[in-house]
Amino acid sequence: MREPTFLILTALARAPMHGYGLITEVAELSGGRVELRPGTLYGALDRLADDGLVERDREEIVDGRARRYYRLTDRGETALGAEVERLSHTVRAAQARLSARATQRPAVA
Amino acid sequence: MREPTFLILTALARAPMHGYGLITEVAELSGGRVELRPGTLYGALDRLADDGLVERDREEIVDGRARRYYRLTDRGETALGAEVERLSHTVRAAQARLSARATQRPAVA
DNA sequence: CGAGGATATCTTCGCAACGAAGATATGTTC
DNA sequence: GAACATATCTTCGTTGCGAAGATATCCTCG
Repeated sequence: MREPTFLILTALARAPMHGYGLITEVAELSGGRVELRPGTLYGALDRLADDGLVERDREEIVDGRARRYYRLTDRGETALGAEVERLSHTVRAAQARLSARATQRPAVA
Repeated sequence: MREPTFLILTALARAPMHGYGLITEVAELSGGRVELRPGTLYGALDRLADDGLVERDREEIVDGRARRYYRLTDRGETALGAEVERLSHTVRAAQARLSARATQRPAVA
């Protein structure tokens, strides 16, 4: 699972959202570092739906424009949880290596 | 940057290593979750070398077999640090969402 | 001694996710 | 009426990875 997909699931963990809403939400979530393109977004949503991690929710018409909402499934929640677990282990390992390295080879001696 | 690449940089943060050593080291680092294949490993090393994040270190002959060591460059250390920073933000955001969701929709009511 | 497994390198090829780009359409703002 | 924000979706190229295998040496076990 790559970062855009991970962030889409994370965004949907709070509440069902529609595509365009996900673009802005993911941008916020990531501190502006990830700006989803439509190709990435809709490709990921289709894939996640195929995998049963998200589902089509309701559809709304707001100001004459359709909004298609997606929601996280239970399987999606489980998958996201597993990915978080995995990532936090990896991050901790890397942090430990980097601080050990800083001790061994201090930038400022 | 994807997980195999991230783990290769993390492994090299401790000390220079050769390819085969990286395979076992990354497996350990990841708790056995990531088993590098040669195609992944040498492809990543070539790419990282092109990007200046790792460098060829010394070469040793041990028991008649060549060992080509790679080391993390300063740029590589910086890149790894940035990636760790980025990931830890993302992970924290996801953890917050997941626990909020658990409060809203407890699995055990 | 021969087979198999561990150590060690590297290449080829296909796939999946992403990113760039753009098509389409409505509403709002200047 | 031009430009921008909202909202959908498609096409196509790139990239990193994974599967598979080629090559070679050393060690262990029967």
